[in-house]
Amino acid sequence: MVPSRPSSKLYQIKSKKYDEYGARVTSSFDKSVSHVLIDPEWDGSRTLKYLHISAGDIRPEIDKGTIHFVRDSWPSACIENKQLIPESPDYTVQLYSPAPSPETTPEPEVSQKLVQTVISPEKPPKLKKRDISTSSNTSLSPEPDTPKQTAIDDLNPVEASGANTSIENKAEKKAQDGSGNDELDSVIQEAELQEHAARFLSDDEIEHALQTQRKKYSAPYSRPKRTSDGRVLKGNWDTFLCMKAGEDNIAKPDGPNALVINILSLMLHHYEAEGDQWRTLAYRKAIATLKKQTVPVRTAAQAVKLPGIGSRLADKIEEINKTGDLKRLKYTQGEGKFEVLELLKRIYGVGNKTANKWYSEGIRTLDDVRERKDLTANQQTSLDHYEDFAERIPRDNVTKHFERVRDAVHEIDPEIEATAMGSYRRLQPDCGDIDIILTKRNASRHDLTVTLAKLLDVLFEQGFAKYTFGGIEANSMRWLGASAHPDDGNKWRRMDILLVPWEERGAAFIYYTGNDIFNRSMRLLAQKKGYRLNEKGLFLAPHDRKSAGAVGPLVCGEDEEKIFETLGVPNRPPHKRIIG
DNA sequence: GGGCAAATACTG
DNA sequence: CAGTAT
DNA sequence: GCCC
Repeated sequence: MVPSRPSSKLYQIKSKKYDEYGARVTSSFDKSVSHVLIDPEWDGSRTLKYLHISAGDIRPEIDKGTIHFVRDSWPSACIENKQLIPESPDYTVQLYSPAPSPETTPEPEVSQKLVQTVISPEKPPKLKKRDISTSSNTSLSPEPDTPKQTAIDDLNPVEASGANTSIENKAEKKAQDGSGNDELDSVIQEAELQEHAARFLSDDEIEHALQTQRKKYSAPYSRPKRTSDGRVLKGNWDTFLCMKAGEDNIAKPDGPNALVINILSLMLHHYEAEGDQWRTLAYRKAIATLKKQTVPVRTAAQAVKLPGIGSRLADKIEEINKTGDLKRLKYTQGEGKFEVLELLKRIYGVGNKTANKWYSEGIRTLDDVRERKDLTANQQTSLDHYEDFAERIPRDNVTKHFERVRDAVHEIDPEIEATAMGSYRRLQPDCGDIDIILTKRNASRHDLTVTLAKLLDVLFEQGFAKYTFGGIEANSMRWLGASAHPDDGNKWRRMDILLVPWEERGAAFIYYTGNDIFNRSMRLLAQKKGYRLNEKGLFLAPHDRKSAGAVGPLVCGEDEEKIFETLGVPNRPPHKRIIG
């Protein structure tokens, strides 16, 4: 790829995509190269300069058909059209054009537009996009569809280009790892898309989805074994340099559908702010699909074929493409409203309803909120320490808080087992809050609550515990509060202390270790296998679906590892449970 | 039309 | 009960 | 919102 920026997100995504179809992306310009994929901004002469070659040197190879200089939109177009697209002005980059007109290069968008007409569109075998993109329910089907692979076989650039070494057919199919990971991965995809917390899918999420998808469905070819480092070059290409530039780079964010994605994202924000959970989910899925497209999705007819895009969204997509805007958005979206709502919702006790209510009453800033007389105690306290609570907590400081709690509780009862959960257990470098589980063998719930009450007396006495948002009163099984530690600058931190019966310890550990998306995928997997997983344990699913709260007999709850085992999932250490 | 995970606890 | 939080 |  020219320019070669292996560190860039775009580069990595593309590489993987090409790899999926049996091509290999290399960073060295050597004999094995069959295609040079050139950035739309670059022209032939700049490319040659970049490669340290002159047109004359390369021309014989081009004429022989052993090397092709094409736009980097070409592979995408081939994939999209499910066939090799022949050389055409739309994709072939002229290296030795008679009149070296340096700067002007064809618009990639335009060329992509032409693809479908350029190519003899013999209706490709009925392939559903769904099969190759992350999708919801279909990804759960035990038997991955295979037609896509056969069709793609025809695409293998090897045959077409006559290039020899760059792409090697590999007969051996990637062996199923049989570990059960596949299954989890596939439900992870589903779970990812349902994550509320993220506003919209990050590149990483997309990438992860692509990866897992590949693991599941692809692999007719394997990457040719290559010594990624110093492979000996021979022949006349020897003298050419390695292309290992790769500094900063500004990848275009969302590919050819950026406009649509941006506008739909606004809709997503809108519905999210309204608390419309399911519409939010639908928009998120649709946007994820669009982000993966390598060519513009222009009409409703095209769009509706894509997974997660139904007739309503398809119409919106077409409207956006035609008008550059979406009417619906006009009167749903107040300018900057989203940001204000986000600001307000970071106050403990303020959710969608309250934030929207306040907004409608003219609240725009924290100072506006501070003037209100109707704040609840929790809201007031949260507001008073807004800055502290908004800050991430460095891992080492979490340790300080945790040790203070652990030591105090051991003064009360040395047999209590204390564990810091959440992102801390996932070994993250910083955490949003501090989650601690207290448990003890053979202790009753009551025993635990008594201990917690004593513990909090001590911690408040120490001045370490600062405030109680909830819990504690009576005999709650948890405390939601705030703590401050001198070694942490006495900043107020959100802390949750959870009491867990020993028998539920394993399930609770999974639940409170997270992350959210991992948990969802686990629950989804459990359901798929006829179980129900919650923070109390792994249960057999009730026979009569429906009837809320009904679960079958407990399978296991005490042993985290056994739960994984029962579900056929290799026990991932906590830090491997970070998804999305 | 129901499911999209699901349960529980606290505040006001 | 509605809303919020975990 | 989409999917079944």
